[in-house]
Amino acid sequence: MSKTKQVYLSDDVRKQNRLRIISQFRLHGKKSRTEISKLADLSAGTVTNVSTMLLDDGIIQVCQPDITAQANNSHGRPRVQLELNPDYRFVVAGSLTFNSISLSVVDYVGDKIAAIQEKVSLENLNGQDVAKTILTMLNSLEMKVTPSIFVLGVQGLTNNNGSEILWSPILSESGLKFADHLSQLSKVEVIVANDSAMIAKSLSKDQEYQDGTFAAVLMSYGIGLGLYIDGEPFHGAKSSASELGHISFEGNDGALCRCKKHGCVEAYASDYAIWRRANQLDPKSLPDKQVTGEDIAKIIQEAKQGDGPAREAIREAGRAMGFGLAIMFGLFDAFPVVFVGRGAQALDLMEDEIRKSLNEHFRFHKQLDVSFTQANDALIHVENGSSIIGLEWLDQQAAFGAS
Amino acid sequence: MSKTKQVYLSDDVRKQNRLRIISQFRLHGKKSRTEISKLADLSAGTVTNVSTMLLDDGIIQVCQPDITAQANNSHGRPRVQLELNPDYRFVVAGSLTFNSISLSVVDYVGDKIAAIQEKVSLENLNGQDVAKTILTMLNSLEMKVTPSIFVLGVQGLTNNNGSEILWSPILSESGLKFADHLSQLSKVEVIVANDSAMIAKSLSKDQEYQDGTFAAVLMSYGIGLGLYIDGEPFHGAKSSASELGHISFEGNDGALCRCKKHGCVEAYASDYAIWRRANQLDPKSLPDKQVTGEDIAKIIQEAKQGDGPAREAIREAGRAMGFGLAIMFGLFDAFPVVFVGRGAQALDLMEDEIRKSLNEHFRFHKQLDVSFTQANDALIHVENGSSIIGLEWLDQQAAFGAS
DNA sequence: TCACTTAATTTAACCCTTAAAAAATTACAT
DNA sequence: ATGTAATTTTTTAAGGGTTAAATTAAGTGA
Repeated sequence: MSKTKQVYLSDDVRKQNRLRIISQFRLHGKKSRTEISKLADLSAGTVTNVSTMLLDDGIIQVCQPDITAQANNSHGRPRVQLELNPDYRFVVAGSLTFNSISLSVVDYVGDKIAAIQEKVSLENLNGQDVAKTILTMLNSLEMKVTPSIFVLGVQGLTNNNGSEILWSPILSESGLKFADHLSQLSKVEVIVANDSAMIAKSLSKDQEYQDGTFAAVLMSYGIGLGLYIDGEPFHGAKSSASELGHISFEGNDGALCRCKKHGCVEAYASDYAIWRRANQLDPKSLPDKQVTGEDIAKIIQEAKQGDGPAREAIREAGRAMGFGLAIMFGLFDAFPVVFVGRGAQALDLMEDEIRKSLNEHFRFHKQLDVSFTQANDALIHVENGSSIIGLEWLDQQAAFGAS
Repeated sequence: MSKTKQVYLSDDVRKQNRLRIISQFRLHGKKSRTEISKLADLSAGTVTNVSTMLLDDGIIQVCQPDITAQANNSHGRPRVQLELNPDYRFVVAGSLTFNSISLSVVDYVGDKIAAIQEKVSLENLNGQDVAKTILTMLNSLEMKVTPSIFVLGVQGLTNNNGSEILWSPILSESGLKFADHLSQLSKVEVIVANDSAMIAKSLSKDQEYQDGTFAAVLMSYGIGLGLYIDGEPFHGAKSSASELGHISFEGNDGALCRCKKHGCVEAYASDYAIWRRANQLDPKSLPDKQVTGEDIAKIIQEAKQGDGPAREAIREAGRAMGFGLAIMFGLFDAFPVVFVGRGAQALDLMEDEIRKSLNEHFRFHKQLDVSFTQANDALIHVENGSSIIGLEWLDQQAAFGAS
């Protein structure tokens, strides 16, 4: 009936409880056995048994006695704080954009212990080349540690298990398969993931979005969408993709989109679209230029001065975005939206138009009052989300893989 | 971390295995212990123990020896076929439409043992009245059995746990709360569910849709959408609703929709929209008439004769529907679609337009070749889906509720 | 030093599963 | 008719996991 194998062996129970306990350490950091017992709703005895195994396996370690903790509870046998062992395993979390590769090495508690970033133009490289470039970058860090998993955020469609990229605007046809090559060369698990999905994953750990239902909208070279519904990342039936950007906003005589159709939301709200309109270029042709954060910042400056092409470009972007959100909210219900990326810098200038357009197009006339916020550092969020995925994978291995 | 309580008690293991075994009986009907042991991947001993308990609890029963089964395997101790006890519990599955209430009493194996249908105009009744009407109808059947749960399919938005209707086009404001009244009057659990979601649930058991990803599109008094993604019913963050019907197909100067906006998909593809256009009425006003299946059939007849308003009405419906599907597929990936309801009778006349419009508006120019099929008897599917929900609820109770 | 407090470990009891042995029930050959 | 083989179901014994309770460990404070 259900696809996941049911738990019924006592062996499986033990594995579940290992994961349960590891998850508590991941969630709360340093904790004593007693605290874990309460948090995980397991008896003290079980926690003792499992932690002994986890200590033996090197998954957790005993903390150095902490002054503050000791002073806290005066009477009785003092608690022994345990924590995840940072050196247990390592994740390489990365982000591939159209002109750069960025990699971070993250230890088992989630601390970044090394990072490197390089300008690379991906679109002309094949899969083998991309894989080699990544490994060369990693070697140049001269680290003593061996990573156990790569997680790489990329713009484009990925399949649900993270094994391959189905389509990407920043990779050549032959470059799509770099994950295969990378895992062959490195002998290590490789997961590729949609960049917007990684941003959403990263934000999902923020206090602000703890109720677990929100959208991350990435406004840069295209419009990305990462959804969290009820604490779970949403993905399509077969692939990562939820394509907010290619919803048809204007008819076929609208502005030209990268996808070669006309009138998509992206053709109004992406960086190139905003830049195109602000510079009064032909909306029926695609600009050659790679729009940067500075370009957008300049447009925002101009728009703040008063009406003019720059202001109108941002208004138009807001209208398109509001339309896209209205349709999305119709299918998923309404929820908070976090805007990320270059274009998101213009959120305050855009917000009125977005809301107006959203309310105009949302079903049932019901006035919507969803929260819009803005997050900075899209790239950091992509890497952060990737490292979270990697750590989750390691936790699973730690819980189920061992004896 | 996860919201559902994890399994870790040995007690829970037994409950899980009870459900496992009950589910096999539900799925396959009569089965011997040996067969169940293989199907459920549990040892013969466990199956013996659990079945003994289930027999004691009256959840399953021993079948009358079956000739065919006996002749089957000649040697050895003959298998004893077991089956769900039809009289264990009963479900009332129903459907509420704008002008009728239809109820079926279903036994624990899923057989319909009684049914009643009445013309009732719901829109003027309050919650108490609706509840009373339902109970009166049920009483008039003079059955000896007491139902354990009501599951009722209704057009409109329901919340995810089935406890209330948030919005409905067929109920008055005060009528929305009839589920509360019904459960208070009957002292029995009441679940309200979206009609299209019930249709999808019903279809999900069909062989044809066993891979578990498809959409059911209900074309009648409005456009309903029921989604199955990966074998699981999809629902929004807070409510049932996935509103395919209120996606903006034409701009604000498009045809008038029941939701009072202009240009929605529903304003072109619902029964009243098709009828309005076929009769060359003003697209900016709503027709008073309640369109029936016969009305639609007549339009289809006319359309088959050749070009004219009827033919054009159906074309327009197809275009709007294709547009809606394109947007939905962008957010969810593409998958098979089953059309149900009055309007679905016109599927063969509409299909070309749907596909053309779909391919025109779907992202990435990729040519889509999803399957479109048509299912009849929307109402039967609603009731069937509801009874499935009810039986699933009973199975849970049978597995977890008992000692 | 000794009582008191709290944490962690150990123990004993219990539940569940499985594999293997035993019992039950039938077919078939002699 | 009777014994043997075949097959299903039940019973039994072993093993692993959990929990509550008892015990041990390790401090505080008078």
